Amino acid sequence: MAYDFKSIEKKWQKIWEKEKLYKTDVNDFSKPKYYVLDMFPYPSGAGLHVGHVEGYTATDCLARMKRSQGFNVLHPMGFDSFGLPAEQFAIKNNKHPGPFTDKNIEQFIVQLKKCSFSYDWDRVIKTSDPKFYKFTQEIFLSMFDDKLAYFDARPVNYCKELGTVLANEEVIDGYSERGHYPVTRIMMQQWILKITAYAEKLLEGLDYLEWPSSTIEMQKNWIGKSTGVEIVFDVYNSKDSFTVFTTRVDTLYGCTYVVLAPEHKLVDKLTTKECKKQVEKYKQECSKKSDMERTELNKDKTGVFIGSYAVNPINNKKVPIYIGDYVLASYGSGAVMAVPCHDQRDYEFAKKHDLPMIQVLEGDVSTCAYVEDGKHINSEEANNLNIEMAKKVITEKLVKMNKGKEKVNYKLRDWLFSRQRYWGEPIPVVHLEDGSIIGVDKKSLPVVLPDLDSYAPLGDGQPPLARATKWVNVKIDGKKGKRETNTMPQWAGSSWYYARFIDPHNENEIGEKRLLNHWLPVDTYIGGTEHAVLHLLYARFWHRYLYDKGVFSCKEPFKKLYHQGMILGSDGNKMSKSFGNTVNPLDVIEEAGSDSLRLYEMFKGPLDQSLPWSDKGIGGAYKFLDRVYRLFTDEFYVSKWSNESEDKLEYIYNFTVKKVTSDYEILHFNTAISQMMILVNEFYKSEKLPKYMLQGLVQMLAPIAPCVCAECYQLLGNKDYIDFAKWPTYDEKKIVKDEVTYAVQVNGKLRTTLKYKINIDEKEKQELQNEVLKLEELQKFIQNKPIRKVIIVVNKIINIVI
RNA sequence: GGCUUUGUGGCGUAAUUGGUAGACGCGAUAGACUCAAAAUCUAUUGCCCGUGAGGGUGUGUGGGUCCGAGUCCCACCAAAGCCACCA
Repeated sequence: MAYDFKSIEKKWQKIWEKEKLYKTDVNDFSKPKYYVLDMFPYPSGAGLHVGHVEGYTATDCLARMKRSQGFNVLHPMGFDSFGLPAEQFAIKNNKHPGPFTDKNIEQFIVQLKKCSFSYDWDRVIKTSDPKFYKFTQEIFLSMFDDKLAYFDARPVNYCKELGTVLANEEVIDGYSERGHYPVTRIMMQQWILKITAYAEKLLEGLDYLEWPSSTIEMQKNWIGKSTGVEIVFDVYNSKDSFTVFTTRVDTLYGCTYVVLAPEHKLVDKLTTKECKKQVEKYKQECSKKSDMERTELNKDKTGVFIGSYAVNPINNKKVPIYIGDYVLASYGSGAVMAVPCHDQRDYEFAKKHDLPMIQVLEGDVSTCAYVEDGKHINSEEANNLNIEMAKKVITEKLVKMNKGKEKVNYKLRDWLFSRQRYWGEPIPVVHLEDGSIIGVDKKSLPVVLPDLDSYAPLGDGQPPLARATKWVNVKIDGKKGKRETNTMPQWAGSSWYYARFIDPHNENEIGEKRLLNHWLPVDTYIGGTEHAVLHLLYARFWHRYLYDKGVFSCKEPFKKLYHQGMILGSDGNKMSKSFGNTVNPLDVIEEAGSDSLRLYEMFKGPLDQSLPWSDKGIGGAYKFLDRVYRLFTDEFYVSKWSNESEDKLEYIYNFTVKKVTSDYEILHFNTAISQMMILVNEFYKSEKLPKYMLQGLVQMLAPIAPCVCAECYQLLGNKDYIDFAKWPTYDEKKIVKDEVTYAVQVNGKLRTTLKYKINIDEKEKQELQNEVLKLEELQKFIQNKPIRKVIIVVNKIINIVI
C-alpha cells in the first residue's frame, strides 16, 4: 500500500477536533441554511456497522458540499438510547441500563469519528437523557390535555416473550417485529394516542414531500382511506337496526344476506332461541383463535346463522343475518352487506352456506370474476348505469330515505403507546384513588426513572416500575395516588428528536421559537426503508400536532427523504452474526482507511440499492485515491504542475465540475465518482497539469474522501481549510464543442459516424444530407435502392431510410 | 389476491430521458518495468462467424407504435418490498 492513509487521516481528524471545524452557529442567519440528518442509531453493543456507514457517508457528503457552497449547515448526530437490549442487559446483570448505554454511546462516537464524519459534536443528544425526555414527557402531557392521549381498555397485541404490549405497526403477521415472537390479543388497559384524529392530515401532508414514491404509497396504504356509504339495515320485526359500511353501494340490489362480526354488540340480542347454541359455540371458537389463525384460515369462510333477519332498505327485502369471523369488529361498523355475485369473500361464504345470489352487473360472474365496469341489471332505477352513476343514484335515494350517508373509513388504528418496560420514558401521569387520572405539573418535569433493585418484570403483568413503591406512591393536593408504571415506546423520543438538535441545551423549551422556525424542516433525511411506516409516520404525527399547537411553523418534518439500501454479506445474505458474514468498518479502516471505505460505499452502486460487500471493491477504491494522491506527491507529475490552463483539459474539467455538482445534489454518488475517475485518467495522459484543475478535483472529491483531499489541498500550497473553500465552478462555454459526432444509420442500423459543425440551420442540414449520401462507406448499404427519406436530428443522428 | 419497484456482459453498474448500448470500476488476458514477485504503467475484453478487414447478433419473453425502443404501449415470465378477510 503506497499512500500513508493512517497518518493522513489521524492528522486531519485531530485538526477537525481541535478547531471544532464543524461546529454550527445556528444563530447565523446570514447564509442560507441546510439541515441534513441521518436516522439516529440505537447504540447497540455491537457497534457501528458498514450499513450505518453508507447512509452516514451520503449525508456527510451532502453536508460537506453544502458548506463549500456557502450554506450554514446543520449536521448533527444523536442516539436513540432507550431500547430493549439495554433493558435485557439490566435484567440479566441486575445493573442499571444507563451506564451500559453510555458506554456503548462512547464507543459509537469513537467509531463515527474514525469514519471522518463532519458532525457537530457539541450537539449530541440521547433520548434516555432526562434533559431530553423532559420534553418528550411535556409533549405527551400536552396531548393528554388535548384528549389525544387516553387510557382505555381494549384488545391489545401482547407479546409474552417480550413481556409487553405492542403497537399494530410493530406486529407482522401475528409476530413481533422485534425478535419474531408470537403475539396474542388480550384485553388490557393501556395508553393510546389518537393518531386516527390525524388520519386526514397525515394523508394530505404527503403531498408536500419529496419522498420515494414507494414510501408515500406505503404510508397511504397504512392509513388506508376508503370512501363509501354507511347504510342502515333495520332488523325485521324489531326496533333494532345496525349499519354496514360499503364502498360498493351500487351493488346494494345484489345483497342477499348480511354478516356481523362475532363480537358485534347486537349479536346476543338478535340471536333466536333455536340458534343460541350454535352461535355460542361459534363465538367461543372465534375467541380462541389468535389473529394469526384467523388470517391463516382465510380461505375457509366460516360462520353461522343467528335466526334473525334484516331489511334491505333499498327494496325492503328480508335478508338473513349471519355472524362470521371474516368480518372484523374493528373496521367500519363491524358489519357488512354481502353481495356474493360481486365480492370474492361474499361469494365464498355464500357457496359454503348455500345462500342465494343476485347478479346486478352485466358480465360473467360464474366464478365471481372481477367486473371492471359495466351496466347494472336487476337494480331498478340503477339499471343500465355504470358503477359511478349507479353509486350516485342509489346513494341519493338512501339519503332521501334517511337510510344512508356517505362515510370515510380509515384502516389506521390508534397508537398503543405504553410498554411494560423499565428502560423508557415514564408516562408523566398519576392515577388518583378516586379513579381519575391527572397529568403531573409541567414544572415538575422530568419525571425521572427511579433506580430499582431488580429490573425484571414482576411476573403478574405489572411493569418493573411497580417495584419502586416509594416512587409510585405520591400525594397530590392532599389526594393519594399512584404514578403510572408503564413507560413510553422507543418511538417516542425519535418522534421529535430532529427538532432538538437545533437548540439542544435549551432547558426551558424544545427550542427557541426563532431558531425552530429558521431551521425546520430537515432538508434531507436519510435512513433505512424499515421505518417507512413506523418512525416516519409517528414523527409526522407528532410534528403535525406540534404545528397545530404553534410550536413548529411548517407542517412536515422531513422535506426530502432517501433510503439507503442494505449492505449484504459477501455471500449475498443479510449480514448477521449467525451467518458469520459481518464486516466491521473499523477493520476496513485499519486496512485501507476511512476515505477508501467511504469511496467504496458511495461508488458501488445507487444509494438505495442493496448490494453485497466486496473486498475487491475496497481495493479499487484505494487504488483510485492512491492515483489521485500521486498527482500531488509523485515528482513526475508534480513537475507537470502549471499555473496556466491546458486547452485539452478544458472540456473534460468543466464538464466534470458540472456533472459532479448536480449528481451530488441528487445523491447519485456512483456516477459522480466515475466522472472524476475519467478526469483523473485524462490528467494522467496530460503533458500539463493546471493547478486550479487539480485543486478543483480534490475539492469535488473531498466530500467523499475528506482526509486525503485535505492533504492534497494543502500540498498545493493552500493555507485555508478545504472544507470552506468556495466550491469549484464551471464555464458553460467550455462545455460546448464546436464540432459534434453524428451517428449515421441506414434503416436504423449504425453504419458509420461523421464529424460536423454543431447547431446547424435548415440550409446547412441540406448540405449535410448531400455530404452524407456521398460517403463511400455507405454505398454498399445504399446500393442503388431509392432513398425514401433522410432524417437528421441536429447534433445527434442521421438516418437514411431506403 | 392487491399495490409498488426492478430485470442490461463473468461481476457491480452507466446511458444526455426516444437518438452511436455496455461509460466508470472489479475480474480476466497479453505486454512493459523487475533477478523475481508485489505495486505501477500500456493494450485488449458482450456474444457468434472470420487470421484479417468486416459482418451478424444483442438490454427477461412475445407482440405493438416509430425513420429509430434498454427507454413508450399491451400481454406474459421472474425477483424484491409493502399491505392483506379493511367490505
